[in-house]
Amino acid sequence: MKLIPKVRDLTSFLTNLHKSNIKPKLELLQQIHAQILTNIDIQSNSTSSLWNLLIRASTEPSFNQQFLGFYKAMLAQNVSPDKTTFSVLLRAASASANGATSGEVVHCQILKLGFEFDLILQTGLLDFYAKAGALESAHLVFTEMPERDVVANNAMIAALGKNGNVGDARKLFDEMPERNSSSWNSMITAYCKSGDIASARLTFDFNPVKDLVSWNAIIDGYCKSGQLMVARELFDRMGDAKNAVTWNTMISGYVQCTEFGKAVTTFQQMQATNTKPTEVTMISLLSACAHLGALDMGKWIHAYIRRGNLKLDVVLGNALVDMYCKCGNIETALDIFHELPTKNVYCWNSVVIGLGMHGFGDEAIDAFVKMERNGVKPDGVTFVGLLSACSHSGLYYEGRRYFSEMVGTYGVEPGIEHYGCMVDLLGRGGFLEEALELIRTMPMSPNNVVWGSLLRACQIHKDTEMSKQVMDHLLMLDPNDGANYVFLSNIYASLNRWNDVATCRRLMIENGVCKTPGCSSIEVDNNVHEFIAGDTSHPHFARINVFLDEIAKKLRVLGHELGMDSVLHDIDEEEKESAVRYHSERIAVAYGLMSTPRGKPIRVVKNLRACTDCHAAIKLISKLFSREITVRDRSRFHHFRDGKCSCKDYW
DNA sequence: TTATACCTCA
Repeated sequence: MKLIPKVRDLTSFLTNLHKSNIKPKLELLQQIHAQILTNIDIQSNSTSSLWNLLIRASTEPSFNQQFLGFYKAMLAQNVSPDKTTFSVLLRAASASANGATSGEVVHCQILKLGFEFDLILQTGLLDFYAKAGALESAHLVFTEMPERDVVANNAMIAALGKNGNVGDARKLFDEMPERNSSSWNSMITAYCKSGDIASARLTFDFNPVKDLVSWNAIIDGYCKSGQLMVARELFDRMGDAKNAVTWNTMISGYVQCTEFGKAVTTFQQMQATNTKPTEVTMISLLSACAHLGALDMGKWIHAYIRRGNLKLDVVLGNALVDMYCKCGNIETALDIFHELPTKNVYCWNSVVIGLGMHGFGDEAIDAFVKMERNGVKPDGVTFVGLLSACSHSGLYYEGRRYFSEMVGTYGVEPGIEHYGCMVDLLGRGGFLEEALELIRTMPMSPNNVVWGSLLRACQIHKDTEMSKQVMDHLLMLDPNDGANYVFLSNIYASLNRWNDVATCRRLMIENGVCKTPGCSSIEVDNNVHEFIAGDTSHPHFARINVFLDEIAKKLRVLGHELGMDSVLHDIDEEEKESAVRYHSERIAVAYGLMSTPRGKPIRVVKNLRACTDCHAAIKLISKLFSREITVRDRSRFHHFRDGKCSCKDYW
C-alpha cells in the first residue's frame, strides 16, 4: 500500500529542494498539488507555508505563470495568504517572462486583502515593476514608501537606467545617504545601457567598492559599444579574479561583434583555467558554431549538455536547434525542437528559417501553421524566414498570400526587409514588372538591398533594359558599392558585351571599389580552415593545387568545361579556368577530399552565393568521389549527392 | 553583472 504523505513530509521535501537549489519539473509540482487536493488529511491541514513553498518552487518563466494557479488554489482551500506569500508571488512575477499582468494581479490582491505594505513587500513590488519596465508604477510605489533603504534606492536606479532615464538615475544616486557596491554597479549599468560608455567608465574608476560585478558590468559596456579591444584589456587586467560571468561576457561580446573565431579561442582559454562553463557560455558558443558552421564543436557541446552538466532550458534548446540547422543537420535540429517542453517565438523562428535554408518551403509553411495553432504569435523575423523560404522554393503564390496577410491577419507591419524578400521572390519567379511596381509603391524608400535583389533577378532573366534602370538607382544610393559593378559586369559578360565589361572594370578601379572576396571554410580535425579566393597561403597549398589539377582533368573527361559562365572578364580561356578553379569553395572541397577519410561527408561554409560553375563542378565531384558534400552559401544549403543537388539547381 | 532567432542584393 502506498504511504500517504503528510503535510510535514511535503513541506520538508519542498524545503530540501529549495535548499539544495534543485529546480523541480512542472509535473512534479502538479503531482504535489494533486496530492494536497485529493488527500483529505493534507487538505484540511495544509498551511500557508506549504503553499508558499509550492509557489516558490514554481518560480520559473517556462511554467507559464503556474504560481498564480497555485495561489488561487490556496485561496480556494481557505488558507489565508501571509506576507511571505505575497513576497514569493512578487518574486515569481518578476522572474516570469510575461509577468507584467501577473504582478499587477498580486498587487491588487495585496490591496484587496488589506495587507500593510512593509518595506519588504514594497521593495518586492518596486522590483517587479522595475523588471517589467513599468517605470511609472515603479516610481509610484517608490514615492509612496515612507522610508527607502539602499535596496529600494538601488532598485529604482536600476529601473530608471533600464528605461533610458539615466539623468534621474544619477540624481537619485547623488542624493542617496549611503551607497553600497550595488548602487555603484546599478549606476555603471545604467550608463552602459544608455550608450554613455565614457560616464560608465568614470563611475567605474571612481567606485571605491569595485567588486567583480563592477568589472563585469564595465566589460559588458565596452563589448556592447563595440570597443572589444578596451573590453579585452580590462578583461586581461583582471587576472585570476574572473568568474564564469566575466568569461561569458567576453565570449558573448565577441559573438555580438561577429568575431566568432575569437569567441571560440576565449572559450578554450576559459577551459584552461578550469572555470566551469555555464548555460550562458554554451548559448553564446553555440551561436558562434552556428555562424561558423562548426558542427563538430556544436556536437561536443550537445554531448556536454547530455552528460547532465547543464540544464536544457528554452534558450539553450533553441541555441542547439539553430546550431544544427545552420550546420546542415536539419533532422537533428527538428528532433531537439520536438522534444523541447516549451517553445517560444525564437524556437519557431529558428525552425522556419532552418527549413527554408534547406529548401523545404512546404515544410517551413507547415511549421508556420503549427506555430499559429500552438498560440505563438509570429513576429517580423518569422515573416522574413517564411517569405525567404517561399522564395528559395519558388512558392510564389504562397509568398504573395502571406505577405498580403501580414498586417490584417497577423498584426505584423512589413519592414523594408519584408519588401526585400518579396522583391526577391517575385524577381526570381520572373515577375519583374510586379517586383518593380512593389518597389515603386512601398512606403519606405528602397535601399541597396531591395534594388540589388531586383538587379539579380534581371540578371537571371536577362532583362538588360530594366537592369540599366535599376543600376541607376543603385549607383545613386552608393557609388562605392563594389557589388553593383560586379553585377553590371556580369550582365554585360553574359551578353558578350566585352567593351562594356571593360568600362565597368575601369570605373571600379577609378572609384577605388572592390568586391568582397569569396571565403570558404571547412572543419577538419576540430580546426576550422579558411580559404579565400585566389589565396595560396595555406600550408598545404602545393598539395591542394596538384589535387585541383587532377580534379579538373577528371571533370573534363566527364564533359565539364570550366569557366564558361561565371567568370566576368574578357580574358582568355586559360585565365578563365584558373579564375574559377581558385574559387574558395572549390579549394575547400578539394582540401576536404584530401584530408578526410573516404566516405566521410564534407561540409563547407561560404560567405557568398554559390557560383554557377562551382555548383556544377561540385555536383560532378560528389559523383566522382562518391562523397556527400554540403555547401552552406550566404543564404541556403546545397546538399550534393551522386551528381545532384538538393536545391534542384534553383538558388 | 552574462544568454538564443533576422535577411532579403554582392
